[in-house]
Amino acid sequence: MARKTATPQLTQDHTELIVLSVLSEGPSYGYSISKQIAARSEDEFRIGASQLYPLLTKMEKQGLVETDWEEIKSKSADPDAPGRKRKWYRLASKGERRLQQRIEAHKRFTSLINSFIATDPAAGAVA
Amino acid sequence: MARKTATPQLTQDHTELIVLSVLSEGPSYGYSISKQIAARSEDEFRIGASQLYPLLTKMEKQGLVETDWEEIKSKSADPDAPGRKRKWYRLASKGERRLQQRIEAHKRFTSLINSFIATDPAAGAVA
DNA sequence: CAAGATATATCGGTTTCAGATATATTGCAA
DNA sequence: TTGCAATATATCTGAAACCGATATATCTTG
Repeated sequence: MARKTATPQLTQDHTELIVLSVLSEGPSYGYSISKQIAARSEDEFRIGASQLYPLLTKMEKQGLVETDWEEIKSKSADPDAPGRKRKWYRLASKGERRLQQRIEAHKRFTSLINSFIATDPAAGAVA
Repeated sequence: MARKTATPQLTQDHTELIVLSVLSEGPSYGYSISKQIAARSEDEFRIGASQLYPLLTKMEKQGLVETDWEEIKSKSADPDAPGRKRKWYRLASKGERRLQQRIEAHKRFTSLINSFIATDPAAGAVA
């Protein structure tokens, strides 16, 4: 059960980039987004509920995403019971633009970091 | 006086990586390190004194760097005057190992982020 | 001789982080 | 059939990080 955080922590900017990327593939909802990120990163990126939900709310307020509530009907229980709710997020056009900005910023960021470590004789270039 | 933070902020981990990279090219001191980073990143990475000095102190305590004080002699003033002090930092072997770790972590980090944005149809790969 | 650059360092208000907590439903296995 | 894990959203809160401002002092240049 090794818990080494070898990979640097995610800043909110990076988290936003990843969330926008996930949503660019189609609408999703909070819990699924966090599971997708964990699964696709082999558990190296973990976005907890306390980071994800405030971020999604912020993104909604900024108009990057649009939302819909889904009422999940219970299969076995009373069909008139309230049931669980699921909040779907889909990328707004403003969010698509933001995603492109974040990708560009990430490219600059990476190439700048690379320019520093590239001068280190023992460092291989980051492919 | 545009102050757009186009590039994501630096986490302390990333700052440490950059500082270690600079020191891997040879000993330096705080003020010079911050100037080098700004110059080599075309001012996109700015490590202020309030981030750099505490980080250098921490790195020293962790044995990543070793230090020496230099007494800078004034050209014009009294040769017995105290003069300005300059604290030189040089990479310790522990720091070299840490640098390699940070580089590896950065590579993993970058390739993970790339794996997310690569699935975005509009995203070019980060070279 | 004043202003700006060099040089190190801390203070303190704001923001961010992430584990814990809260609440409720659903599915499954003992 | 009951209880636990998983699903699902959301906030609270103590700790850590961030970064502009401040402090102090020297050196250089016009």
